[in-house]
Amino acid sequence: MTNKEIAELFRDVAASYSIKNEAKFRFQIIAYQNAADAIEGLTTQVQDLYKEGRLEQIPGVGPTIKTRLEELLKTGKVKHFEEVTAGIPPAVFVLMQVPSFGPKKAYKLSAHFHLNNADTAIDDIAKLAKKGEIAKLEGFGEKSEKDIIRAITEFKEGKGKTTKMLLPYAHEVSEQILDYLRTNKDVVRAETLGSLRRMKSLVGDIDIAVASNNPKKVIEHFINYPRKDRVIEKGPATSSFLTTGGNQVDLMVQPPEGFGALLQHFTGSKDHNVHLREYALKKGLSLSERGIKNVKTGKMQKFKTEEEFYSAIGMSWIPPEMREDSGEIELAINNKLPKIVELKDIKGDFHIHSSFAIEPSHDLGKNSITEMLKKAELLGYEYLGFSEHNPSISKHTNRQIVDLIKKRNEEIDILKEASNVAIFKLMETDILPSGKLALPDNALEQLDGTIVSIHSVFKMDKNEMTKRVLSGLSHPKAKILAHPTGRLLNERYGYDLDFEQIFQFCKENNKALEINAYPNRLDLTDTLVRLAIEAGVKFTINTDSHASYQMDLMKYGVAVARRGWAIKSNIVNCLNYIEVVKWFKS
DNA sequence: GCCGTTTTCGGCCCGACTGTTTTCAGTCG
Repeated sequence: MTNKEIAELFRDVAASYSIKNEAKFRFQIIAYQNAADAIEGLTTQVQDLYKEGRLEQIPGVGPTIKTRLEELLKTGKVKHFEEVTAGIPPAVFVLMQVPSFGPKKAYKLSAHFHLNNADTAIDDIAKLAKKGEIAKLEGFGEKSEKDIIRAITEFKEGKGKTTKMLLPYAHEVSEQILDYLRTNKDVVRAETLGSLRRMKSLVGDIDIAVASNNPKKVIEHFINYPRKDRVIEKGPATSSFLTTGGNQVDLMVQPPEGFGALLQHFTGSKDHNVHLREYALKKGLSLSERGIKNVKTGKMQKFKTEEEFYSAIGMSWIPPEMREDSGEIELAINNKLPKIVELKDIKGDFHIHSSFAIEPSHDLGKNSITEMLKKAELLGYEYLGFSEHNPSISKHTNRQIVDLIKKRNEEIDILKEASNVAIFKLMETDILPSGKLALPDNALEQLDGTIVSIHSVFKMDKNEMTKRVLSGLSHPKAKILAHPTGRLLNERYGYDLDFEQIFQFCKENNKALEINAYPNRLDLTDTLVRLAIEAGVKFTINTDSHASYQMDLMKYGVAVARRGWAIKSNIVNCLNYIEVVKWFKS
């Protein structure tokens, strides 16, 4: 059973509890939802943790859920869960995938219409709604019937939060809306918040906060956005619409003197806010997007800035990328947050594909070495590493391969003279399924070092794949493992690797893991970065640019590093040129 | 059912909006 399947099962259990008796099982519901969230976010399979006897290390898993997990992994089912879900049609859990369908609504409809086939449940409900059968039910009406038809249509089209956006796309959409909002004179400030501000790799919706003394006017302006498909909701302080591209945009408005609390609230994450509010409550303070209320006196204090807001709870300001409730609150209380890396700390980029005709096994870059160097100078870099894919081994003899690399290096040597940016002669070399590198030793000798990576035969057993990667990395010239998980966001999962072994090896042998900044990679992932740092591993943040404009994507890689709590000294390309030269030789 | 810088017992964030309702339930973030 995969983590995702286990998380889904736990959510079904929570839903079943709320259908049967929400009041009675209030805290079990929260407990199972929390455990589901934690399990879904794990970088290790629950199956493996079970084998290693480490189930209790999962946050939100206590003695009871631990025994449930053991039973589940041993026998494939849990007797207690079967009791909890007894009498609830399986259609309920399918319907709940559709936004606006919670446990109550899904159950009412499934039970009343005897929906026995979970596979067709969503279509069945749509048909009943179109026939006007749902409006007849108590608690439903014509409007909610229409809403159901629309919700199902949008769900099938992948609108709303069903399909998540890559970061740069979400940025672009939000910038357009911000520009539009700022044309209104009642908008004092407008900012993007939510997971976009926290720089998560995938963004479900776009959250925007506005400071204004006239919220009504701002919301009127907001819902008249020209690229709007339909308004989802509209109240005095908040509103949402769907863009023509099918993305949900949420707006919240507060007066300027209370904008700090709104920034904090709407940036999230949910877990961060819940923890923060629980902590504040113990001090007699109740937090909300409006400000901080003294529970005893009932007096509300407002905050212009987030810094003042955090300070009033007795802690230092926390960078948005760290707000995931993974220990940042405790550190902020003690004023001990790490000073995480910033874009301006980056002094170069090691993963650059030029258009030099190296006859590679994979794709060539679009811009010349000169053009890439010019861009590096604009970015203020000290150095750049050229790492085209290795010449294809099937189409060349060893001799030809060595000649091609020599030619590229000669070109670099000529261009070096006129460049203010220092150059490293690298290559991105495939690790073959055997674990050997796709370049002969006499070719590798021509290089300052090489990036190694997997580009074929992804489906290997975890142990075999780990052995393959370690074998590739063990060559003395191999210094960086590129896009270590191999995942492509919204496209494919990564290959199976034992990262504990990889981390150990990298630390002992002075190899770096890449944080690939390319938006559909963002690989290593934030959670693995955090674990790797704890294991003492170093990183390089690289753009993997195949064109000069892509070198601007560095900020997304830095965001992953920040989400993984990386500091400057964890990152090789925060070192100066001399130090990097030493590092490649180490 | 989990968890600990008030606690191993007694807590468990806070508020918005919609539709179907005459005061609230359901869903969402």
